[in-house]
Amino acid sequence: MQKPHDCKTELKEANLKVTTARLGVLQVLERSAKPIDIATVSQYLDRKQIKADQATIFRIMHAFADKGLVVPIQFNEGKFRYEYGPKADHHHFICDNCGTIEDISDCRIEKLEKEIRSKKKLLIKRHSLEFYGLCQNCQK
Amino acid sequence: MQKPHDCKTELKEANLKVTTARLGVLQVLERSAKPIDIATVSQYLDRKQIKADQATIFRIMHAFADKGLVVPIQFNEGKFRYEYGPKADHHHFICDNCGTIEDISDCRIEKLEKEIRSKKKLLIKRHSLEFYGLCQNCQK
DNA sequence: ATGGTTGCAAACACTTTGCACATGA
DNA sequence: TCATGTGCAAAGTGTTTGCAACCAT
Repeated sequence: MQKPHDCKTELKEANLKVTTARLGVLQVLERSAKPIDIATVSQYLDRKQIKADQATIFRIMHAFADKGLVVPIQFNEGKFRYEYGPKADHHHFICDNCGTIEDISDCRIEKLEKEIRSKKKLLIKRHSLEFYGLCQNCQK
Repeated sequence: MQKPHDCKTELKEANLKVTTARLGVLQVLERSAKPIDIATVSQYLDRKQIKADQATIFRIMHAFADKGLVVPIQFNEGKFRYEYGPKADHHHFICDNCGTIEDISDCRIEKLEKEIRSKKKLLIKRHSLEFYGLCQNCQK
């Protein structure tokens, strides 16, 4: 019997106390199609009638990052975004014009990583690959 | 007769007025092995007895970026670094422990780019690939 | 001469922390 | 109960801008 996805359980399994703020942030993260910044998480929580200070969201994000629930990422915007962690390895395309973020899956960088690992003596734990350009809409 | 590298000429060719601050920043950029942030550029200029406010360096970086002389980049540090532009396409390895930045050349992502370009209808202008992990020294 | 460049100070945006109070286990 | 989480306010850090003085052309 497959247990349905449950934020509460997810928090418990990460050894994090279950609080309204944490549940809210986790839900927002899971439902956000793209990496999301703290201010935007805050807006979403407001709409859900969940009140949580940005400092709290900030601390929650760090707690989540420590547990591997989220991954922080920057798209040269001068701020951090956070992406729900347990997603498959993938990358992003960011439109120079409208800022749209689109997922790029199908990554074959492992090969490149292996080569680097053996040639140079670097222990690669993860990588980050971003493509920039114009999305379909902004090419018109 | 090959003309030796000349910052003054480089600025002129980019349609930028030649000033002490710009010459200094350009030299620092060219000599820096790795992408460098504004505060660090400022320190280097101090040592060279060249005085330049950080606001000035900031404006110079933006002018340079407009002309393609530098490329801004973020390594999840919460600040921008700038890399001297006319380098060959390459990527970086950042040590999780000591922050060392090492160049990774030999990139074969063009293939991946082409596929994305045709499958999805995205116009890719550039990409950014960073590897994170432990450098040789920090694996000990 | 004069338009672009710079220094200084202030405004901003986002991140981070201290501390008292609130809350989940 | 009590260690942990949170709100609020303030401090930090890095980025950005306004304006008057300055300087390369």
